[in-house]
Amino acid sequence: MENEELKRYWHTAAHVMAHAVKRLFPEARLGIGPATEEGFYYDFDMQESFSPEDLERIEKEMEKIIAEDLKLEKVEADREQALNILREQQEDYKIELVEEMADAEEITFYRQGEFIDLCRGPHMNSTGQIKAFKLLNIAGAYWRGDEKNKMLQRIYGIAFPKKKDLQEFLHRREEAKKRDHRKLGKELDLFSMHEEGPGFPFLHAKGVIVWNELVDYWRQLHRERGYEEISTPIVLNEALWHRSGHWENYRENMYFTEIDGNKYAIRPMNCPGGLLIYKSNQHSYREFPIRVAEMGLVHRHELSGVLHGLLRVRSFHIDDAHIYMLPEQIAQEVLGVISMAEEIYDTFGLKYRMELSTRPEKYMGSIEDWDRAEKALADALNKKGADYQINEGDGAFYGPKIDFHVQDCLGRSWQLGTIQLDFQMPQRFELTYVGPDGEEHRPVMLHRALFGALERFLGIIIEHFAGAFPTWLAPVQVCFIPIGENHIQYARKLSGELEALGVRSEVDDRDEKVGYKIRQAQNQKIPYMIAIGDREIESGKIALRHRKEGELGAWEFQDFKQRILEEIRSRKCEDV
RNA sequence: GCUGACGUAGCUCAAUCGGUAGAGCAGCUGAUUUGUAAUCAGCAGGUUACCGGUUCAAGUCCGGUCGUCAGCUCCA
Repeated sequence: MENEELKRYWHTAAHVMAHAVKRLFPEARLGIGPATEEGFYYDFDMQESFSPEDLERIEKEMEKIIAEDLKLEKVEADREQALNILREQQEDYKIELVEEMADAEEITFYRQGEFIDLCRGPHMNSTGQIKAFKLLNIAGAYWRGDEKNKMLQRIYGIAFPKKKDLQEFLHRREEAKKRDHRKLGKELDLFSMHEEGPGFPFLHAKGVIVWNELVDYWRQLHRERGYEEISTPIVLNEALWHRSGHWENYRENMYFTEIDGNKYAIRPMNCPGGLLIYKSNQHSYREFPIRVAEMGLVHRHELSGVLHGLLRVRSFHIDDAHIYMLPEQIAQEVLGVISMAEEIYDTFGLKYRMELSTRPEKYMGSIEDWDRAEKALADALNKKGADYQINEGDGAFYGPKIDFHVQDCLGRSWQLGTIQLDFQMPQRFELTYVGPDGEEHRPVMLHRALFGALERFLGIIIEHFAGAFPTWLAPVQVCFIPIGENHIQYARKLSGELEALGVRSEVDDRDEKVGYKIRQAQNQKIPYMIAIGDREIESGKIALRHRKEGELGAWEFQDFKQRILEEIRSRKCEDV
């Protein structure tokens, strides 16, 4: 079924659900009930809250409505008629919608049996066309998405023309759950969260191995691309944040503290500290572009309800960089950053798309500067010939930005990298450089991140690889499995040889059967397992097993060393 | 922050109407010396998130706090 048709299907399913709810709970008032990217929902306003048992009752009633095979009839109405119908039904939310419609706008209702609903359509012909459906969950949602409004109850559901499709959908959901980085993080001993620090992740030893590999890779890439690396403090005097504009624009997300009676802030962004370094020296146009990177730890007060494993936290490391340059260097530098982002995402086999976000309501500086900055970013994207989407009003308060969005295994989209052009900070901090004319000028500044937040990136790749990291990232790369007691020493010798080459290797010398050790190594997603018994000691070969490819037979140890070293060196990424 | 649900051993879960908190896995000890996804036995493990209340008696009922989960809003 085509996307448009599927949405029509889901929209009709939403009407069937609303119909069922009105039959069971006549006092419920309707909000809106559209199709989404994956399914549908309908919002209801009702005194009591729906329980899971209610969902079952609603599902049963939906079955009835479907069995009745009611025709969906389009009913046109003028404004007065529409309001009359809605007033009679006391559908206050719908009345609000009609009242806001432009005069010229056509008003339509859809009727199925005794149920009639203000709706633009289109719909399926009859309720009987809905074959397989399921109500998934109940959640609160603000009327019109505004937290100042009343919270309604939203019921989510999914529907398909074939039972098989529904089963597949539910199966996919189960599989996605198995990949949840919070679950895998526990099972693989990568990280944990604790009540003592909600939103502040604890990385365990194995998590730190992955982390350090990511950072090593990041450093190498930045060296190659002409960046220098700095490190600046986490706690800085509040005055700095007044000057940067964060106090004014970002205060509600910041943590504050006091030292010797003076006010300090814990940084929510890295840039002001970096600017102080820039200002501690004179600069010449000849140095430009100056590319300065910092893996900077920031803290932000996020609402408690949004915290989510490593994907949404209150303290995280931004793989930040600031580029100081001449206005005419903007396009070239932006293109450089885009190409760097491509290289990184390709390394992990991640798909991404770009978005350009423009001036928000809360902004600093002049409109002319903003127009100039927005044009510069758009020019770079066009020069690249990139496909991109525009998000009006979604920019940072100091400048417009290009964002990189990556899709995870659940189909959720995450903002990772970002490129933000900034004419404001250089002014606020009075940054200068000496031009060819011997005069002082103001540089242009660009903020950018590629991983975005390293914590979030780690969470995403845990799910993306389902915990089976590429060998270069795997906390344990090789596990030796001695068959019996007599083979432990030899296994240790070989393992030591690998460790000497920088390979992370272990020997499972526990008194357990081979099958048990294999199972454990598989569950830990260790890329290579090597069984060592009498045969191997006699022949000098190893019995190799790969977590995905299974048994690889007898290998010369030398050949295996070459294989794994090459795999690590090239940061090979298996299919996921 | 808001709405709703949930919180029992390291993990996954059980405990009927309010009546002595249990099991599997993991851990420890012992036996076993193992050839490609779980060897057997024994032992230990708990202030049932926390605080308060009702009751002869609370994991269970009530109130509060904290946290988690599904969303909303917000965001790297």
